[in-house]
Amino acid sequence: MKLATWNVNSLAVRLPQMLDWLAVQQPEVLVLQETKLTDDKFPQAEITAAGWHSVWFGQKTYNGVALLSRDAPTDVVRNIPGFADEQARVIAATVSGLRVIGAYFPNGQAPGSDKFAYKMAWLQALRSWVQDELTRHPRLVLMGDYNIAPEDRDVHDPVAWAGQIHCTDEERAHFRALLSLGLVDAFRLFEQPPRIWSWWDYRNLAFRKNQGLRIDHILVSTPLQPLVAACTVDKLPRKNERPSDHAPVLVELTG
DNA sequence: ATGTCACCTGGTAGGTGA
Repeated sequence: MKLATWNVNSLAVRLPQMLDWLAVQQPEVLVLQETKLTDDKFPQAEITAAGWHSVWFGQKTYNGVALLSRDAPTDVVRNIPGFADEQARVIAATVSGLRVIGAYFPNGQAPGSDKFAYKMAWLQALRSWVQDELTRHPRLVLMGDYNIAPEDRDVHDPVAWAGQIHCTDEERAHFRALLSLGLVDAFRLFEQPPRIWSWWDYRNLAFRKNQGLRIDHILVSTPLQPLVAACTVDKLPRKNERPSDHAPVLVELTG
């Protein structure tokens, strides 16, 4: 079965291409970030008509997440329990025998900023909660827009990006701390071609020049690791006429 | 190349966030 994550940068704008993409890829689960929709505006009817269940958690203008699935989701959780947050960034559910967490990690803006401090606090809260979730759900997938490039090989120009947002030591330490809970980066389980990114800035012809970052990730718990058959970035939707700045990332699980 | 996009407010441009 296929699981996927995609920062759509406004589901209102991207709904037609998301439905096209669902029809082609037929994932068991798709988590979305930056839906930018209040809950009353979520396009449940269209998604249901296409054949997917959906649960969602949004707000006006910013953030917003959703989880689409072929099978009905249960035990839905919105945001990080115990972490008071006005921003809609997390949706989790049990589906097809997996605990799936979809997350839109804070951007952080710039090291030293208030938004960076919020990102650090959010990451700490996420880590504690995921650690807890793993005790209840050994078969767990944590995927979404992490807004962290884990290593220099995930950055088109590591020199220019050194110490910049997405690439700071603090963010990368948090990423490694998530791995240390018993998660593995599905993308790095395989030999990959160089210069694979999941995000390209809209500016500066970045996509045409393939100047991007790998900041969208799928982490699977160690019991799932033997089932991971592939992990890829699908660049095709980034070539659409009105693309999101992110491409979807997919993982294929056997069994 | 300061090269974009989406959304808001408050209007038909400017600010914010990414």
